[in-house]
Amino acid sequence: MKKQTFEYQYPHPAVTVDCIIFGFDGQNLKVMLIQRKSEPFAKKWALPGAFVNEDESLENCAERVLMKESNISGVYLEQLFTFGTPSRDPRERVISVAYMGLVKTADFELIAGNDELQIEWRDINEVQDLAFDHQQILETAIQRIRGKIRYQPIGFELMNSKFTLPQLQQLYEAILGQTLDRRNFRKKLLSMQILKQLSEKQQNVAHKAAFYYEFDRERYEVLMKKGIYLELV
Amino acid sequence: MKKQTFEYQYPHPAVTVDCIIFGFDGQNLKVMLIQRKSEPFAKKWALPGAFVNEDESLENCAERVLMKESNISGVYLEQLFTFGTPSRDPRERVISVAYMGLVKTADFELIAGNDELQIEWRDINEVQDLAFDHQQILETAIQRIRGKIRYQPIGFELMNSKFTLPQLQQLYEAILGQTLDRRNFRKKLLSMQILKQLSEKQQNVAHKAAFYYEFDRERYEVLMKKGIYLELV
DNA sequence: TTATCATTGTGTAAAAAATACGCTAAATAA
DNA sequence: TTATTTAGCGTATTTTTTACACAATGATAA
Repeated sequence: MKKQTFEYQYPHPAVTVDCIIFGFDGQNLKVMLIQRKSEPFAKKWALPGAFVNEDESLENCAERVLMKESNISGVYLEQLFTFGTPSRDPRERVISVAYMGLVKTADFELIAGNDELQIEWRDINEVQDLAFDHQQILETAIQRIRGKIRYQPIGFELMNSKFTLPQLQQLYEAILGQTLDRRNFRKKLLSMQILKQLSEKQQNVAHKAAFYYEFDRERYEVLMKKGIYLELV
Repeated sequence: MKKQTFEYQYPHPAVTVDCIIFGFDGQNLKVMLIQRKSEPFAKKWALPGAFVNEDESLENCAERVLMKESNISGVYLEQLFTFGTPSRDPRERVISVAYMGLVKTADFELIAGNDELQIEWRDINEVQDLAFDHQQILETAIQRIRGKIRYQPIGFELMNSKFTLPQLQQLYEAILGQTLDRRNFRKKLLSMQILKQLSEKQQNVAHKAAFYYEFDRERYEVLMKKGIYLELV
């Protein structure tokens, strides 16, 4: 089989997209990790990623990475940062554009890809010793999500479409790593007017049942168009 | 002369660093633009940039771009965003990592590089019709600096080391595109405790002379270490 | 020499937002 | 029936933001 090669007049780096996919299981904030099958860093845990195809946008590449690991599609994705230290990959010069995604763990089944031994959700506080500079990429992502959740309604991407206020608060506390006052959290979020209360309540809980809410995306769009700056927490 | 080429097993995109260098002249916020000599987009205005060298970090590449345009070095630089739409460059697939820089226009003399017809500072409100997707990159940078100046002391990078409070306010108004209340601006900034008042005053102004101030970087570092969150405006 | 003009610098009252915290209600388990 | 647990509401206090008026200064014009 003939090996095709690609020639350029100047050196070109390889470019990958690595994905930091955060998931929430109702209790803790998780991140999707894969265990590498091949060298370099065989058997080490790493962020899922892929080389960028020639005719594929960076965002499309991130979506392709997600499709590879699960049937995940149509999720919230944003570009995080580009990591380009010359020595970050021992094989050749590889520049990595990192994307951050937010999903509900319950919605998806993880399936290890061809080049992966395992795939799993890991608590963000229990991650260590990742391949390449992925530990640093993860730190950057955690900082970003902590900063962002305060003033953009990205938290809802991590919840089921119906959720109670205490559940939402649990998410905020897991991400921020601090406790919040229950009454003030409720007051502030409701004052934003971006939540719709449903008539439905929790069932089979050994205490007073909480009402379910939905994120009111339309209302949010209206506020954004008016240039209203939200501060959620 | 033999033409050296570089071969890879898979297609590799070219990677550039483009720089959005903001400068302040005491009145308005400016951006550094070059006029292209060669195709594509010959004679069009564009952001200064360069292809990333094989053993050069992205940040180093941004510094090299600046050295090419002036004797500018040691300035504030931060990564902005990576633009990777497959068709953004008509020659080949080019992924551009954009860096944003902040400088004092008065400190530097701009010198057009070999491949440039002209170089100049242009008022950010008067920029149009840039080459490639540089108009979009510029918009992204303006959004970023507007968001950032409110809670990080990056404005001082654009001022002389000694400045008056009204001068600083002029900068904030130029960046934010809105007027601010003089008395509240002063009150808030002084309450941060990151400015040192000097005994020196303005000279030869046809009105009451304002005191000069300096940014107190040490004090700022102390606040940051304590995890104190500043909101400057 | 004095008045004028432009702009700096200070204070305070009112409104709005953030914070702290006590009490009642509801649902299951014992 | 009672105990336990968590949801939900209200209110008082503190802090921050906003709006606004007047005195001070220094070059310049009269």
